[in-house]
Amino acid sequence: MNLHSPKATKLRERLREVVRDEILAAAEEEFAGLGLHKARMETIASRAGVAVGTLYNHFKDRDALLTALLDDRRVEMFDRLDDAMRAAAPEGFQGELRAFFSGLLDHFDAHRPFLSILIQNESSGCQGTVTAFRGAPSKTMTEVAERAKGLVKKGLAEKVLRREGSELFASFLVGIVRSVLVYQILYTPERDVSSHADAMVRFFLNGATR
Amino acid sequence: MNLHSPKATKLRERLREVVRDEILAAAEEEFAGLGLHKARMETIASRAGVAVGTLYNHFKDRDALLTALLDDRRVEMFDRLDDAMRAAAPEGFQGELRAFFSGLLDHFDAHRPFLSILIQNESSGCQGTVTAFRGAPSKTMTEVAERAKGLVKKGLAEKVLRREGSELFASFLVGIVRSVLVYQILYTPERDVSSHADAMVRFFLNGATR
Amino acid sequence: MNLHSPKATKLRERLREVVRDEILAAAEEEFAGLGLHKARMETIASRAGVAVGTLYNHFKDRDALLTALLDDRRVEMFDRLDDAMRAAAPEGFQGELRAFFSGLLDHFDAHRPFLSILIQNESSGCQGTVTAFRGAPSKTMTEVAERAKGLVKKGLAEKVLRREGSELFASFLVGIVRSVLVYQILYTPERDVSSHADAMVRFFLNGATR
Amino acid sequence: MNLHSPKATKLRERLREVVRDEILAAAEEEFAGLGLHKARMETIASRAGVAVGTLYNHFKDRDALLTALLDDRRVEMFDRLDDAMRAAAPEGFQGELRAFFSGLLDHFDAHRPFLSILIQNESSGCQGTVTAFRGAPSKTMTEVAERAKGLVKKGLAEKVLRREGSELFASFLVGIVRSVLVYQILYTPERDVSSHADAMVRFFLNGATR
DNA sequence: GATGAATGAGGCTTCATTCAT
DNA sequence: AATGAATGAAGCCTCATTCAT
Repeated sequence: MNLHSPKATKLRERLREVVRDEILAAAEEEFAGLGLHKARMETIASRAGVAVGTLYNHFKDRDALLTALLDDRRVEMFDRLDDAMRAAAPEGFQGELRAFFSGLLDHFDAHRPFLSILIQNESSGCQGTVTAFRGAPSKTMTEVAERAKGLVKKGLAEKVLRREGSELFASFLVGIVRSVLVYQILYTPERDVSSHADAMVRFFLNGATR
Repeated sequence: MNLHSPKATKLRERLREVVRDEILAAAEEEFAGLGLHKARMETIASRAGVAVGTLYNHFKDRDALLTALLDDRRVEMFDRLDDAMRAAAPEGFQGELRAFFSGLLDHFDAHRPFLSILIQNESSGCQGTVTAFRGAPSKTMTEVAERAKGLVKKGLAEKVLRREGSELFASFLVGIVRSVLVYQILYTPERDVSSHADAMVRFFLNGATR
Repeated sequence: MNLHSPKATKLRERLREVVRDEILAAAEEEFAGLGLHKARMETIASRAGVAVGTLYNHFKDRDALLTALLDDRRVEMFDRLDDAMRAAAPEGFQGELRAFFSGLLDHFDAHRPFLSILIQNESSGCQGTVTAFRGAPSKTMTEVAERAKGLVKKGLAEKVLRREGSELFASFLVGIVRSVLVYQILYTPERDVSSHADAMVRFFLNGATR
Repeated sequence: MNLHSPKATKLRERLREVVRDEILAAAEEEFAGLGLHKARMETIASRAGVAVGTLYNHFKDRDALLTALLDDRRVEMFDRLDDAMRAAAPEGFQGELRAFFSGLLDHFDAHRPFLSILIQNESSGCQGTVTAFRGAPSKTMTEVAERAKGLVKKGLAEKVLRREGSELFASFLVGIVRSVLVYQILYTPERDVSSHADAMVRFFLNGATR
């Protein structure tokens, strides 16, 4: 077989992709299980069934691997979340708000390892050279915050939300989601997270109206 | 001079305490500045103006130092917070709620390094053997959650809060505080944090009433 | 070249073995030269011509390295000693006794560094958690004692040795060997140790007969 | 009271002596219990009920403390041993030999911690800068060897011992004692050690006669 | 003399990264 | 491209010794 044919090239690319995904999955387990700091490259490699060197054939360094993992998962998450919110848009603000809450809760409940990594990474800037708290928040949190801001803007435009004190509403949205996620994980590991969405909608709407 | 006299012993204890406090202060800067992981014992020592060995005369190891720091600051914080809430108790639930919000905001605004450490440590289980996300939340967060639960209980007893969906109210309280703290730190580093307290009270009360 | 082929794997194993042996040899020099305590990992590494980290790729820690060294040399020694004693068995008790003495003397004379380590380790329990004198004697000494017991048993069975006081004979055998070894090393570093074997046989046989 | 009077001076000297003895006793326990290397100055101090600094008021450094301990115990031991041998001298070589064996066995059985230290120190040169095996044997062992040589000389003079092979006899004496001591300690911790003396005398005499 | 906190050189171990095969 | 042994900088911790009180 000609290893330089377009077909063979594609095959190779696909194989490369398979290895990459395997590594990312292994890294997800490891980072979530041991923490951002204690996670070891060698363990990730053996979880993925490859040699350490292979990790470096796919990712520049430890940091690039973590970043790629977070990016990969983040893109997937927002693709779904945005779809859900778009689908709920016709129902108006309240529908979109509910889609926001239940979208996040569902996703994180289904991807706890990712959530675990995210929370560690949230504002610790543990990526690469640690920059402590001042460090930029993770892209995922930033994007969540953006959606929250968008929602609030829409709520204000629709006059569902009051103007006074509204500069904190986006923060409240994020805080509410985060707290329920943590509550859920710590105290009711079994329950379906999305069941809380209605309570959250009610609380936020009451809080931010009138 | 006789160093066996009770007086001399007390003097020694006081000197010891001074060094200990100096170390804790240095550790606070270092952990907050470089992050839980990158913080180095040697740097802490030199920040404190002592030799490395001295750190180990006061704390068993790196981990014990971090734990002592967190414990120390936490105790101080809750002493003040509880005083403030107790003082506000006569004003009823709303007063106590306001004391809760502004107490936390004030303290954390005044002790950003501590907050920084706390947030990194919140659920990363970096204390001792890392236990990742499943790891118990930090004592500080646990105690905050306890106050929140107490408040909700009181609010329910006073019939200021509604019963339906109230199992999430404590989480909401925590989430609201946290989100404002983060908001504050990221976007308005100058402003006096407590100025937000009233907005938070209003939001929560509206959200959790009726 | 394909390093996954069985051939390449074997090659790797062989290379690994070479490095391991080099490290053990370096450790032997170092432990013998500086003593069990003063021996430094870094020096062992540089004697072996590898980096420190490499020591830890082959042995869990300093202690495991020392243990592996002792085990390795011990196995080699007893393989030879047992061969020699087996070969001498047809000559009866006296022949085997002579093989025992000269086997030990020869080996230790040829491997003074090992002997040096052994004597330091004999009952200092320096292996792992130090257990001081009560600590088990080293495996090597235990195995020497076993051979001694076997010999005495055989001598009794052949009625070459008397029964009275025979419970100490095995100890005497060990003591005699040890004392000659020390004597040899301290006072006649040049002389061929095995030349003493006949004197030892005569002394022991006279002592333990009639 | 005049603190400079001869009386007061003597009192002070006596007090000093008491502290010194206490320290030596503590050091004996510690060195025997943890081993020559793991023994710590601070533990010795607290065992002795004094502060670390006090150790250094009495002994130049760790090494001087160990040396003083060994010297102290050694002098005591040889005083007794020499008395016993002198007392047995009239009984001729055999009597003196028995006194040698039982003197050593008795003393070491009564002072196992000292024995423990001695055996570790025997030829490891662990004192001060370690000199490994080539290191001089401990003074105690040297003195034991001297008595052994003296005995052999006397036995030869009395024609109780044969000349042939006699250059090893002194070593044998030492080896026999050592092995019985070890045997005793490892296997029969209860039994009175001196009970073996007769068996040793018989063995040695048979071995070294004719 | 006694005290015990401070000192800091020294040694072990870890683990991200490299590179020859 | 995969492999995995080698590398070595970096950091934690120990403990004999000092010295101000």
